[in-house]
Amino acid sequence: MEKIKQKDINRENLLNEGVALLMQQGYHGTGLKEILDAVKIPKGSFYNYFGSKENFAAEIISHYIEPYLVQLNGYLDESEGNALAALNRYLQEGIAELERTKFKGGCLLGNLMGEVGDTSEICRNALQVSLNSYRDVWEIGLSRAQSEGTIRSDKTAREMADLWVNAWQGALLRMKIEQSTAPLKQCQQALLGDFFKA
Amino acid sequence: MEKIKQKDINRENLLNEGVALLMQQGYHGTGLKEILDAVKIPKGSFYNYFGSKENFAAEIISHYIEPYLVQLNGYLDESEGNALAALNRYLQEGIAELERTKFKGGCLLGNLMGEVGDTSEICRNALQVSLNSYRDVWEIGLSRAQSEGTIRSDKTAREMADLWVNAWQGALLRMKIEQSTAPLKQCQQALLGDFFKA
DNA sequence: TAAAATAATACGACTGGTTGTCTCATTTTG
DNA sequence: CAAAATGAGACAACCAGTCGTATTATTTTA
Repeated sequence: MEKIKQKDINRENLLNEGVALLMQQGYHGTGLKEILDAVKIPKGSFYNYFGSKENFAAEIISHYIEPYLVQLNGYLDESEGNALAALNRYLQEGIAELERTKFKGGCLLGNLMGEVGDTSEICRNALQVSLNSYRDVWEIGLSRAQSEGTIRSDKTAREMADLWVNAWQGALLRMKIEQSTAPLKQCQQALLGDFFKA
Repeated sequence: MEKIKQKDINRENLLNEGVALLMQQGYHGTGLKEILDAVKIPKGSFYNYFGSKENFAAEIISHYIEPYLVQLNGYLDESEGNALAALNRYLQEGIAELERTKFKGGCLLGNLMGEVGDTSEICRNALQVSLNSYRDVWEIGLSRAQSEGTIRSDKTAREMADLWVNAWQGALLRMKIEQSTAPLKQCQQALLGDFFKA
């Protein structure tokens, strides 16, 4: 039985459109109707798939982060022997993409942490899980770079990964209001190119 | 003529309540009525004071950051000879306050950068100005610490101030979803206590 | 200075539109 | 046939913003 269910297609479409719209307009700034119209799915179906807008948002959060985890893991797996180079390549690719989309949106996690991080328990949880798993991948990458001698070892990889994620989130916010990827490049250079260097 | 106009009192009350509510619920998550009811001011008056919700939000942003600038400048002025200690004391006070308020809200600038940073031009501008002036005060403090020999001088104070502001914004977001000031303390220790040290 | 004219502010009911949620008859599916 | 999925619409609550009128200040005139 390898039948592709329409329900799953619809769910996927809704999640994709949800990611795109929530990223640009935020949770409260995006109405369900807007998403529903975009993928041509009636409200009744929506409430059959997801129980509420809040649950939907929580699923969107997990759906959003997954490709980033896959991509970063991919870069790390490919480049044997130079994890630091893989991290930098991953960032370069991300920055290029943000320039292509004219800095719109930024990071959905960062935006939603600020907007609903302390009003929706469900979303808070999803955000926590997603952000931690993203941090974990960075920790692995930095740890590998440490054993390769390109990253300093007097600080734990975990500490640096946390600092990195924080600074990157801040840089993404500043990118949005400065309409420029300069904050991102500066952040990358300051940490990966300087402070974290062996 | 030192008459205190009711209009100015009302404006001030609206801005204060606006800061409090926007910080917790965000821009789209907070209705004007909610603010108006809290300070008992009718709709018509509001639109007489501010032209729109968007303009109001932009004024809220400037109104929000001012006390922080004053406070940090105050700490820097007082502690002659040890700017780094002043920065740390300022942070300690801020962290204590956030613990008192149970991590609610975080930083209004960070939250609004994410939510309306690329949808409202007026707010984007206000955010940019406010964040830059905050960064500037940090630059002054770090620069003073450099000449006092407590902060490394192989990086510019401006670079470190930018990195600091970014990392701090990220740490505030993570505080919200982890419901703990641990990310803040970790951030303070990692940068002021380690990477920035002379 | 007193009266009249003008301007500024205060007010809240109201508008048109949108929100998230839910109901229910119909269709599809196992 | 029974259960699940679908789709269109109903619903009350809420939204930002408007408008005509009432009140208060300020300025002009005599």
